[in-house]
Amino acid sequence: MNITDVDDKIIRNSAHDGVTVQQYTARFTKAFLEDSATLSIERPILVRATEHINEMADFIAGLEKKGFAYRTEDGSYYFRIAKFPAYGQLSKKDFAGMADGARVDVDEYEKDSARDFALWKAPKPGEASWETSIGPGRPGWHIECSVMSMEKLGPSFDLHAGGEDLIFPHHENEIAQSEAMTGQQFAHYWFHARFLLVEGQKMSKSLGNFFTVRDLILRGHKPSSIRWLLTQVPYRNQLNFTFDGLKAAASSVEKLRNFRFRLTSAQFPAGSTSAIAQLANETIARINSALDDDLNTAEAQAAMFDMLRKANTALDAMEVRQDDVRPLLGAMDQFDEIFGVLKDDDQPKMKAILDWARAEGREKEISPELLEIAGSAQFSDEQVNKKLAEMESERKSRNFNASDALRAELTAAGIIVENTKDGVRWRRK
RNA sequence: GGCGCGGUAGCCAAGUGGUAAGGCCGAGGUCUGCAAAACCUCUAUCGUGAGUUCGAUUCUCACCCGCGCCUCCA
Repeated sequence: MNITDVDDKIIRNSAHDGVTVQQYTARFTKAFLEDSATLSIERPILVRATEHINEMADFIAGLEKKGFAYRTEDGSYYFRIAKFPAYGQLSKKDFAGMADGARVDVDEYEKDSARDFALWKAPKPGEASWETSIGPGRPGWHIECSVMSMEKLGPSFDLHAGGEDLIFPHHENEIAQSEAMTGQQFAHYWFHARFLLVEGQKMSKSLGNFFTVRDLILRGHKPSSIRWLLTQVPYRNQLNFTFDGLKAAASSVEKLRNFRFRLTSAQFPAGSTSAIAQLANETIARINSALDDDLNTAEAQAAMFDMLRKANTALDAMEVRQDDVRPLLGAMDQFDEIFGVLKDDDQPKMKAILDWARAEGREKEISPELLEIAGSAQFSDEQVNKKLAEMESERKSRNFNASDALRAELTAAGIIVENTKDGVRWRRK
C-alpha cells in the first residue's frame, strides 16, 4: 500500500504544526493501521513517498529523456499529455474537444498545456525540499504511486485498488506516467470502491454524519458488526451505512456464530450422512463462484445463510452425525477467511479502544453499551463455570427461582446461558 | 452543463427476457419450567411514462430523484 506522505496540504499543515512531513503523516498512518486491525484487515506492506524521492527523480529524468516530461524555467517538471494519446481512457474522458488554456493558474504560466500535470515542483521557501539528480524540489502528486508500485510489483501487475474519487485525475495520471515510461500496460484491472452514504446522505463533517471506526465503537458497536455491514454490499455499489443496518449486521453475525457454536458444542451420533457433506460442498462452490463474479459478497453471504438454514433444519431433525460436523465447519472457515467475523475478538478490541478513549480524555463519548461489552470480562471462565454448575444443580432440584436469579446475574455480566437437550452451554455477549 | 453509476418489500440488499436471493425487523406457530437458540408460515410485481417483444423488473427512449468525477482538495 502506497502512502503519499508529502503533498501540498501535508506541507502546509506540518509547517503549521512545526513538525516534519514524516512526523505529521506518521500519526495518520498509525491511526489507519490501528483502525484496519480493529476491522481485522490484514496489515499491508507500506511504502512511503518520502522514502522514494531519488527513485522518483530518476523516473522523471527517464520520462524527460523519452520526451514525455519537460522542465520549466523554475526547475519544475510536467508531464506532456499531448504525447500520450491514450490519456483519459480510464475515466472515459475525451479531451480532444476541450479548449486548451481556458483556465490557467497564475502559478502555471510555464506549462505547455493547462492539462499537463506536475511531476516535480521546484522548491519554495519554507517548504520541504530534496536535493536530487534533477535538482532540488519535491515530487508532485501521482509520481510516487507509479514509482512505488513498480518497485514492488514490477512494470505490469494485476490489480490496482483505490476509491472511486481517484479515477480522475490520479489513476489516469499514474497510467500515463507509467506506460509512457515502460511501454507496458500498468495495471490489468482497476478496483474502484464506491463511497458510502450515511443514513442516505453523503458523509460530511458539516452534516454531522462523519464517523470514524473509533466513533462507532465508542457508541458500543462491535468491530464485527461494522465489518459485516461493510462487506454486505458489493464494492462496486454504493453502500448506505445506517445505524439500523449496524444493528442488523450484529444480528446476522450472531446467527453465524450461534450456528458455529451449536456445531462445536452439541453431541452427535457417530457416522456421517452424504447429504450434509454435499450441502457443505455445494455451499463452498457457490461462495467461490459468487466471489469470482466480480466479488459478489452479497451472493456469497446468501449462500452461507442458505447452508445455515438447511443445516439447522437437519440439526433440529437429529439428522446430523459426528463426521458431518467437519465439512460444515470447513465451509464456515473458508467463508470466514474472506468475511472474518466468526472469530469473536470483539471484546478485547473494544477494550483497547475504551482504554484509548480514557487516555485521550474522551470519557464523555464512552457509551453504556461499550462499557457493558468491553467490561463483560468481570467473570472469568472458571467463575462462569462455577456459577453454571450451581445453576444446574438448582434446576435439577427444580429450585427455579434460585436458578433464574443466577441466570439473571450472568446475563447482566454479558454471559448468555442456554439450556439445550445436550446440556447447558454459554457464551459471552 | 459534460461523463459515469444507481433507484427492488418497514429497513439493508442480490438478481434474471418468462412472473423476484439473502439478512434484519414485525406477526402467527412448533419446541420449551423460565430464558435463549433453532425451525415453519406470512409481508414486493422491481422510480414514473412510453416503446420493442408472445412475454420486461431485466432491452430502448424520455422524465423525476440520489451519488461521484469534471480543481496542484483529499
